[in-house]
Amino acid sequence: MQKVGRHTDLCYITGTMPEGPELHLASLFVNKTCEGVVFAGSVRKSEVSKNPDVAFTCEAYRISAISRGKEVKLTLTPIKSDDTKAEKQQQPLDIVFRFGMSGFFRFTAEDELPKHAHLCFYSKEQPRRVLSYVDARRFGSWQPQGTWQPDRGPCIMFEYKSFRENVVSHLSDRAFDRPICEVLLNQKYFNGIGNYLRAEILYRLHIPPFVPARSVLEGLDLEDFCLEDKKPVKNELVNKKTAKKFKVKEESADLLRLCHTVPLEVVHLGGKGYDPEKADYSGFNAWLQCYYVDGMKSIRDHNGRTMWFKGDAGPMAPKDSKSPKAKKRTKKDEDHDYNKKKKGPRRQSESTEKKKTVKKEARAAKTEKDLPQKEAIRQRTVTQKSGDQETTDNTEPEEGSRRRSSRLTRQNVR
DNA sequence: TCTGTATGGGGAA
DNA sequence: TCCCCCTACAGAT
Repeated sequence: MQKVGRHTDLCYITGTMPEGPELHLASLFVNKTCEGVVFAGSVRKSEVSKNPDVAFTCEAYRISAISRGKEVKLTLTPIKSDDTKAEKQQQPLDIVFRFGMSGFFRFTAEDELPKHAHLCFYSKEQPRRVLSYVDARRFGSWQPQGTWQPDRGPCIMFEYKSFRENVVSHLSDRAFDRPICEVLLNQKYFNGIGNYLRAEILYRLHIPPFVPARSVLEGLDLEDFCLEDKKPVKNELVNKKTAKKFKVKEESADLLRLCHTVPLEVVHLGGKGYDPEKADYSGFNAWLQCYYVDGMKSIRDHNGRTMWFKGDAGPMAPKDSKSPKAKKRTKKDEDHDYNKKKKGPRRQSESTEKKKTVKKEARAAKTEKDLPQKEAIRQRTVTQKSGDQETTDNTEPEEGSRRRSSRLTRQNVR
């Protein structure tokens, strides 16, 4: 049985775990649900979102999607009509999305617009349906007339050959001075790998997370002959000397290949859990072997992100990292304590602190002001035609989240 | 009610 | 290297 509060169960609430596979599943979701749907009118952004407006209005258009690493591109394609003069015909528009920690797409009836929907595309028919970009934490972003971010490397899943070449031919880059687990999150070389994937990949290969990246990657072939030939995986792909020095087991397969195949496993698990309406993450939870799994160790890496692993941490592990449960305290944690205990001057500049206080007070005031209106707001969020995102976004958790919460509890009891 | 935590990444110093 | 952008949960107090 799973522990209550196991992190991966949170995706039951928040939607997805947006790493490469989920971004790809998102593109499949859009293509599947929007197939044959005609959209119309303008694209609406929530008031609370700081992302750019999408200046696109069209009598009739279609939506399709494609993914690359941790990005998804939506293409809005106008349907040509004879009535419209050529010069007035709206041009196709690409919008590139990054999902941050909590982004995903949903396709719902207009009156069931999800909380935290920040960008909405409306269907032409009545009653209207809406493709919405939902993002509770708002760390995600989109760019109209967007292109794939130039600094991001090739996709680990769908541009395997160039992904591999990009890594192998740049091993002298100082980026590879770092521990392998930290390099795996560098999207310049590993576009699509995120925190759960790095744990799963290194675990499969018995590679201690904090060994120097270069020592693990040195000696890997530019081309993955094994994969091309579909021959059994050979064992010589991790340099023997390196393996001995850092206790990397020699039967380790090729790390770069696993950066390709492990994410594809998740894609092939299917999008069952993709739509929160039919959320079922049991398959994904069962698939995880290391990330947030009981009995595994975890420490914070140098960026304060939790690394899950088994066995040795490796020589570059942060020095004061402790036992599995006593996770390494990051600078962030210390700052937090410092601010909590001291009443004197903080490390943050006064203006920053003041800004935060002002913001906090403003929030508090707003919440207070909203209290008598809560019921009205709730009603509005259900019946309102246009999504009043600012209102819904700042509303305290109500029935919806309580219901989700109780479902979560039930799930945990299973 | 408070604290710690979460799948990512931009940008200032 | 560090702070920051956010919401919403579980568990501790």
